[in-house]
Amino acid sequence: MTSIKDVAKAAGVSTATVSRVLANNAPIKTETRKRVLEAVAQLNYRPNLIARSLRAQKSAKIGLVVSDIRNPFFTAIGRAVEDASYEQGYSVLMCNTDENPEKEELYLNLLHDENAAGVIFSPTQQFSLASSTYKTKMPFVIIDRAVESKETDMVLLDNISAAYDLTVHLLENGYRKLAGLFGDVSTTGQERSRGFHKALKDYQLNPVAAYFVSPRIQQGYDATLSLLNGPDHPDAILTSNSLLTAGALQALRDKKVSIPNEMALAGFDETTWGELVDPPITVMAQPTEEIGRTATELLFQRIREPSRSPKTIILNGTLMVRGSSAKR
Amino acid sequence: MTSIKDVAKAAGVSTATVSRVLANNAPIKTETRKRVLEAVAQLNYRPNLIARSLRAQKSAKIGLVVSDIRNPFFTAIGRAVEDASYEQGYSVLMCNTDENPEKEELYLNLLHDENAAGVIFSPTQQFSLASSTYKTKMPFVIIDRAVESKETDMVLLDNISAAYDLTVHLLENGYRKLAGLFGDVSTTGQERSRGFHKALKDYQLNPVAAYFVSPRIQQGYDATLSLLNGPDHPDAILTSNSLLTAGALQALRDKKVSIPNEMALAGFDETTWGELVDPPITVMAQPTEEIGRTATELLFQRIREPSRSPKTIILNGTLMVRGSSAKR
DNA sequence: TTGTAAGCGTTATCAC
DNA sequence: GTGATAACGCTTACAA
Repeated sequence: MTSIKDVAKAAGVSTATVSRVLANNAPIKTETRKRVLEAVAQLNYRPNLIARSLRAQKSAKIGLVVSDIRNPFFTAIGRAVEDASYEQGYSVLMCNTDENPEKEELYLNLLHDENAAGVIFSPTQQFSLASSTYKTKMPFVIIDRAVESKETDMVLLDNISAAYDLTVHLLENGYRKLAGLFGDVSTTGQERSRGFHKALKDYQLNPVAAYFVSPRIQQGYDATLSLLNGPDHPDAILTSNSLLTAGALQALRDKKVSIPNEMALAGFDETTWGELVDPPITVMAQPTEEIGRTATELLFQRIREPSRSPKTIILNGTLMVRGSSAKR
Repeated sequence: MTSIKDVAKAAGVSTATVSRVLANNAPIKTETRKRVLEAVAQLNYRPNLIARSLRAQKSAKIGLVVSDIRNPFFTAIGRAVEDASYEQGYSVLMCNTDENPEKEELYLNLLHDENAAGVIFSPTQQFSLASSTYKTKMPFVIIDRAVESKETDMVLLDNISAAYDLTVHLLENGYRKLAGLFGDVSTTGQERSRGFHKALKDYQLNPVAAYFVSPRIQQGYDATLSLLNGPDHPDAILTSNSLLTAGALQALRDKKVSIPNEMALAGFDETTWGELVDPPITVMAQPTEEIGRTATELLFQRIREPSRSPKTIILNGTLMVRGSSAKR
């Protein structure tokens, strides 16, 4: 591997001079610069980033810590984070926690040990800012799931309003017996449930059911089946993420429940397929691209200025009204 | 930051001893080991991986270089790669090339400069093994898209057979006027087109059309519209990835073309929504989990034994017959 | 069984 | 303007 020493030798200068030419941060005689650059080109020299990181005590890497990149919501965010990082010359380490606090801890430690410049982080419910890892002062930006602290940057959705609006939409369209399926592993599910209940209360109604389940397709399916078999049959189901929506839809299809006639369906998160199914699904779309990009920008701000006061950015969802919740 | 020196001082030993205790690769007096481990625990010491990488001239990171992690095929592979890497104590750098050779080059260089242990790589068509980056001898495993070389490990689908089988399925079910939509950016699309044509030839038929388009939803949509508007109306469309399938489906829905009565639809890649749409879509499912895991294992093999002779592993697709290609 | 010290490839400091 | 050199934190000959 060709190192800065080889370049220095080839150009007949010291390594310091090569470094300065490349960093372009000191006056260099034009003639010298030329010789150095020629040697660099000649030898196809590329600085070793590991050595640079060791010396500088920081690296151009950020961690993306989420539960599962296969959740389309996180896929989209991940891509946006990667794009924004790429533009800044940073690269992204992908870390899936599976909602497992041990994996989470392990990854945060890893990122710390790798001298990561920062972390974009959707924490498990068990995560606590008081944990030892956090004390290391790696820059964090929390996304999707609020944590109790005003000491850290966050990019969140206004979950209560979003769920409220989605619920009101169902109510305005004539549905009265609403059931909600919420993720049980994050604050997000709880907040959306709050919005759901608030809307029902404003309409002086009670929910038929509000289930907290593991936010996966299978659980959406199972929960929907149990709603269908239960005594109090809802006329609309609201789900708090796209995996639950997919499960619910599958169950309704299997049980030949007609949508929206017998049962409306509306959920969080836009997907490729939301418009492709019949009827297309009404969703509260989250601005995933914006979340990812904003979080990354916030992170870079903090990396540059560690002491700037923390910001929480609250973004709004967009209601995409489609056939699955048509007026009855 | 607490370093090995601090631990050494606290334990009253040299840094070498601390290193040995932690690496567990040399005889250490029990008493000494105990003192060292206590100091480690006391100080909450964690070895700096950057320094370790610099010293060892390699890192526990691998690159995942694909066109776009949002393609569900790559999302699934990415997750499998991450899982397999995690088990080996490696972490994964996510690199999206957008089929752009410049981004690809840049990322390969970055991985090189980061001393990445290896790369799992779905190359653009322009990529050439002769390129300078490859000469650096970073371990590669090529996935999804064959390259001309028997010098590198690959994990591929038997695209020709898979496309052949999918086409035969349509033919066996009574469809005769077949159109194919294939990705134009990779060898994959070409191979699938070959299988498509081969099957038609075996049935002594000609395709109605075979389009090569950018493998994205919009292009699937546009191509399908032009098929519908064209003179020779197909009775079945075969697509070479799930984005094209989604676009085609959207177009058929918009034009109120009944599936499968007026037009069958079948494509590559399983998705969340394949079963949710009505009718559900017949697909040639790729074993994404297995591709990702196999590629990662192959990569680790090569990292351990750089000189072992290259392997190409060809996996088979699984035909999932569903309503969109029902017998006519 | 343990310590000393060299060296991985950079860059910043201090001389000149 | 440029060159020596120390230092970043770790591991591994080589010595003892």
